[in-house]
Amino acid sequence: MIETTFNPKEVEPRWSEAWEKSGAYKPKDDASAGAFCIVIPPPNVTGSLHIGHALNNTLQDVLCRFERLRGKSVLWQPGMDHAGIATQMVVERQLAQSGKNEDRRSLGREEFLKRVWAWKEESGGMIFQQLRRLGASCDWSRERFTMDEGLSAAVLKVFVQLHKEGLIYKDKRLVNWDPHFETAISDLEVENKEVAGHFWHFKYPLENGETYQFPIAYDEEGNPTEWETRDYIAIATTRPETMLGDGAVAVHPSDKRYAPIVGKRVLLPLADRYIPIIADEYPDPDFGSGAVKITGAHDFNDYKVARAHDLPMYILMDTKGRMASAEHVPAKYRGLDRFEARKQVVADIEALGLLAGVENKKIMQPFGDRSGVVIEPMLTDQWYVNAGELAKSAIAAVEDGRTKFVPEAWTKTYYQWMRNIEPWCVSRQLWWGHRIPAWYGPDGHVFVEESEAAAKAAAKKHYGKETELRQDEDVLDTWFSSGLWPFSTLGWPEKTQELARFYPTSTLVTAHDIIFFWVARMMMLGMHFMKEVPFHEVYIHALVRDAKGQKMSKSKGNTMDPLDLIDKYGADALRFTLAAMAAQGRDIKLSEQRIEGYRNFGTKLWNAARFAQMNECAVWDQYDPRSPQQIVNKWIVGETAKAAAAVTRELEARRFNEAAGALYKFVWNIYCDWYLEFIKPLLNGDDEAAKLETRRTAAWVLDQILIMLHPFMPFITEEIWTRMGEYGATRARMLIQENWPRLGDDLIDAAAEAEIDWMVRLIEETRSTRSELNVPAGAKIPLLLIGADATTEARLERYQDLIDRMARLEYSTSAKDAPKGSVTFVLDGATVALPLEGVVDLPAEAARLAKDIGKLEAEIAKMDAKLNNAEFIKKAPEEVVEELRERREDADASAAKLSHALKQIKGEA
RNA sequence: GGGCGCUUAGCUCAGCGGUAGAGCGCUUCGUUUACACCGAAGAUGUCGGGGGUUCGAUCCCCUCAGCGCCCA
Repeated sequence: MIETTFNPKEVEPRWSEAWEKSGAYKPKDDASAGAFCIVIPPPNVTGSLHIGHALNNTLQDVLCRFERLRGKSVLWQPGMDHAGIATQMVVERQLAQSGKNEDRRSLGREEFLKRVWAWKEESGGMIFQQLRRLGASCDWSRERFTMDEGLSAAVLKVFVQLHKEGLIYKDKRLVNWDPHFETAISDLEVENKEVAGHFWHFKYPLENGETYQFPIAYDEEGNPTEWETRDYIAIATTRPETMLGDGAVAVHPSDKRYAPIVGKRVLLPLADRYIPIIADEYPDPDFGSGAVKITGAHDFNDYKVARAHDLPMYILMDTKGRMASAEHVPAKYRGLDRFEARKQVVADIEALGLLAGVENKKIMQPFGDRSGVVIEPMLTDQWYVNAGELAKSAIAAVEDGRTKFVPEAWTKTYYQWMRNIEPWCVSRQLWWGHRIPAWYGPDGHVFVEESEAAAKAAAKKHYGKETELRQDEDVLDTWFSSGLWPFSTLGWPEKTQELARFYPTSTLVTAHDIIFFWVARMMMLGMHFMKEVPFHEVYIHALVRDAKGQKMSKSKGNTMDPLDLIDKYGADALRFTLAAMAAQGRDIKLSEQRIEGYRNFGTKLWNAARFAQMNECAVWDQYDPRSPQQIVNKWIVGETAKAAAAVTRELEARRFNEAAGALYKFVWNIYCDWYLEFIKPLLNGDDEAAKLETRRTAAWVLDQILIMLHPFMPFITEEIWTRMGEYGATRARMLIQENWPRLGDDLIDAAAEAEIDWMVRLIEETRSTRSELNVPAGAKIPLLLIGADATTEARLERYQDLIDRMARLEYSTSAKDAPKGSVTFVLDGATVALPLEGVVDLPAEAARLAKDIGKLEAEIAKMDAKLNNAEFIKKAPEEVVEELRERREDADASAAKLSHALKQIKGEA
């Protein structure tokens, strides 16, 4: 016998193991079955499960289990990426803490990489055990890692081919440089934050002591009225140390103040160089002095200006962000950290009398999202992918609908990014990652080949003899390999069966913050190498925030650990909560109360199953949902069909919250609240045929519930499925392998629906009336049905036991008149009287009637206003008008009956 | 500065051109043999403000206010 509460701790691990062992997670080997494939967004090898993963993987699992139940051959492809910087950071930190005085450089590249692999084997990928606890039905036997041999081969092939096609090239451009990790990083890995800073105003003296008239006062029309003579141009900067690398001072071409000196030169103080004053659209005349120093090698905006005007660019710093030992850096600054150099430059400028002032100012400053240090824009040699070219087909694929975003609004974000895409810097100055397959000859000539041997062969051909080659030290951006994920994990460049069967994949499930990082890259590389989209659909889900709407973060201490939540409420409750809250287009504010509520829902279902089992509602493998004779059974079969249609429709449309909501309502508010109550008299009655039919129907409906709920709550449903199978027909298979309900509309019996609906309303109205009149809950009272038609009278007779029981009646019957002192309400044109003489609180009843009449009258007035509007009658659709007329008539009739009752009471009082 | 989104019950959120909904919370009652992680009944809303389109707007359009995110 099933116990009163479900114990997830005992049940969950058991099923996790059983499902995986049974092979249920593997795609089924049936060529006729449709294919459904999701590639997991690869978690970082250093990562552990956070609530965002829990949501992301719950939704993927819901889809996978749903499609599996629908008979498709489902592959949910798991794997991890190698997370270049993050992983290198973890291992370097470990070295630092080991106390052995070792670091990356002292170990050397080869030894260091050995340590990274050792770390990966030992501690990497713990997230997969955590995903198993969530119930994720990935085909774990196919786990992939971006640094695996196969995936690395794919990376090599892609790099070499793109290079041969001219789509990968080396270039000297400005990159985001992380001085802590000493590598280039992507602009997507840069976080811009507002911090307190300063705005320093410097004077750059004009060459040869030249002067000009600078306006200092204006009239109301903005014409200058006063001037002063200046022998300098004032610039303002938030980064004084970069002035050593200035190539020019720029002013706006329309800026009249500076027009006399455009084309002249100023002395760059401290550096003792002369630089030109140029005109460019970039400076904002209304901002600061309107004159901007241009440091092409250390600022992205300046870089564009410097390129356009062909200005020299001076690299001021080394890889650690210290002032470089370079000719253009005055000796006294060399080797100083950039922030030290800043202080020194300001002090020196002040000493020269050229400091015009300092303002406190909020400034936007770029930080490395991993290192936390201030990012330095630096001019360096890097490898680039011509993303603009690759983006073309990736954009087209979304434009013509080969890949759809759900919700559709995200296509805008995708387009905006893709249409303004910059060359993609793919080289990183790290050790952990795919080493760039480029070899250099002594003269710097580069050979890009898939192997050193091939490079040597190419070199021999080029130089005419064997030549020593040196491989590029750098590795590739992690996203370069993740960009190949949808096909590299399926075996590409080999022509595998999986690739043929599952590419293009069906759906990608991810959060919007990853559209740029990952989705865009997969689209570009997928289109280029496979000539087909990587996925037909991209489902973008919300970000999970805390109950107050704050982003969860460790530093804020407001994180919710999904594993704690699973321990406390069970994986099913967490999954159901996340799915139920995953409405499209809004972030999720998660609170524990909500999870608790859905845990209770699981318990409710559990107890319904317990009730079914106690009443011998055994499953029968021959059950035909068209067979029931009992109206309540016909009714619940129809309700099941409606629920199945709704759940299927909502899941197909990816409205997870609607699907979850439909199930919740069906289970709790229909099956439990009404159906199980309705069948109690039948189960306790003497009609053996009816009893058998009811038991089988109750069991069958429960089965349909379990199947449909399984994608959301796999553990509890599988457990109930098994327990219910302990009696009656043997289960042919585990629930995970069952067949999704296919129930036609013909199962909906309109007559049964109308009848049960009437009964429900009768019971509800009766209960409500009792409650409002303070009839004690335990008191049994009679019910008289007056003025009803034959059909309705027959209904009362048919369900008398049930109605008496559920409305707590002494008896119920049809009658001609209401006895004196009856309380009445109106139901479908008939009057229902509760004779309560002596019991009833007359003033309370009068108040109740008056309140109901008031409500009806207000409604009638509103409806009349519409019906009296000729325009409405003329222009509104006929059925709307007709429906309104009917509603008005009903309301009117009800109001008349209630008014009559009220008069009686008043007359008697 | 550019772009996107949000504002509906005390809280968290669905929804929708034609009777305003859910969960939680709250109030009252209740141990009727599945379930107190329960049952029954109930209260609560000028659907952010203003304007427009429409026979009809919470929904569509414009505008203002407040909030959030992304990009510069």
